[in-house]
Amino acid sequence: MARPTTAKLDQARIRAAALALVDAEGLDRLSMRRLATALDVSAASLYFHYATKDELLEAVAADILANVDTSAFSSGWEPGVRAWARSLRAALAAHPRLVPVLSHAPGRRADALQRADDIQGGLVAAGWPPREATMIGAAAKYLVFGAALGSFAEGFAADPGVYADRYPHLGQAHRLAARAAEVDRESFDFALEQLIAGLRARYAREMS
Amino acid sequence: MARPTTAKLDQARIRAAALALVDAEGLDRLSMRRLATALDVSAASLYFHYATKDELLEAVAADILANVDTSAFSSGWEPGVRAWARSLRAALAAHPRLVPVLSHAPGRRADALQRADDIQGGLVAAGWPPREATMIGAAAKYLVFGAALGSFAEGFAADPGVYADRYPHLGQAHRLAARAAEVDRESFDFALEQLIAGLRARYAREMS
DNA sequence: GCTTTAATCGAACAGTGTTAGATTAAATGA
DNA sequence: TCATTTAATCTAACACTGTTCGATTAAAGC
Repeated sequence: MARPTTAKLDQARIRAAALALVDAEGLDRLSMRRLATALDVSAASLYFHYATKDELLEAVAADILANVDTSAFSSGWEPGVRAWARSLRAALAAHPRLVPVLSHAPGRRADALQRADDIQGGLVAAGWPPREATMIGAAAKYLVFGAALGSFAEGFAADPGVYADRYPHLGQAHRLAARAAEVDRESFDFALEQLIAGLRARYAREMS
Repeated sequence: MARPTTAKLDQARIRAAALALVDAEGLDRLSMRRLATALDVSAASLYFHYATKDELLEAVAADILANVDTSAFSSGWEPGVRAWARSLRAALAAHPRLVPVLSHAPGRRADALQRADDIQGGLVAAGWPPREATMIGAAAKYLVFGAALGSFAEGFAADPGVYADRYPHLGQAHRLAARAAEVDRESFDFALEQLIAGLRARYAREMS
């Protein structure tokens, strides 16, 4: 083949195909050869556009996190935290099989730092001490990634018989499997609201 | 060699060596061949004791989660949640490089179900509705795994110059890298206490 | 038109999880 | 005690992985 008259590949096309493959078949089914086949190209060609598989995955991750929104901090720390956390969660939940990649040190890129700065700034401007502002940012992030990663509900079997005898308080647990996504979503919202409620009380007590 | 006069391997020895290798060099450096070398054995021999690498890792994970303690629910839901969450966090923080394995669907084993039943039972006994009890359990788990996984602080570079100009609110961020473990621990405790504070207020409002 | 650069390819390398089949020791049973 | 079965290891191989090398050919620049 050698060089084609019009380029068969570009970075955006590669990222899109990689994400589609991960979404459809899972992270462990993404190999450079399979990705190349999907793009009707040889595996080696991909290395002209991305130096390593890791670099490609980092770029895909950046795509997904690009739309995370921190603008609501202009309406106060509470709407800011809520909207940012939900926006981040939505980004992760849209591509659950990529979460392990997204959770791996997404801190050093320029836009990620910009968002961290927005968050820290929004909280400090509202009166939170810098140290606590950092902790609040971390806390919300923990919730989001924990919720996206663990998929709490899917750990339970769908067979009711498993629970009946031995685990009296898990009588309804078999329902969790079927509604995993919904349960995780509700639990995340619940957790975020309880966290914010705790922070609000602390704020009223010490920051006003 | 063929069959040795006294067995060179047993499951416990294999698990211990695998965990030591992961702790020392990281998850991606654990291969069956390297593990076999560390045990002075051929890779194929491991498959006599564990059917697959995944099964071995699951067993290692079970070891680590075996000591998680839910007994404090006998003193009430609040000490119960606090002690359980801290106990789980301690188990993960003791082997940070194994967290991706630990976070992957640790729900179907008998002891994990027993703990889930303890937690659900403890919360319901205290007066929480079953549905909210499930969400509380999920919420705490999210915090623990999020904190263990992301390592919020280590996402930041240690070089102060990175932040000075562009990110005015991150002036101290370079300190995070050096104190990553400490910051993550404090942020986790902070988050857990804020979550519990939110729950306590809700409990006082609706469950008493 | 010549040279350089861009973009692809096939073939190979070292490493991976895993399996098959041979080998030999221990345990079992007559 | 001896034959047979079972237990525990080995070497060799298979299909696959990420990645690199060198060849090949088209486009771009002078």
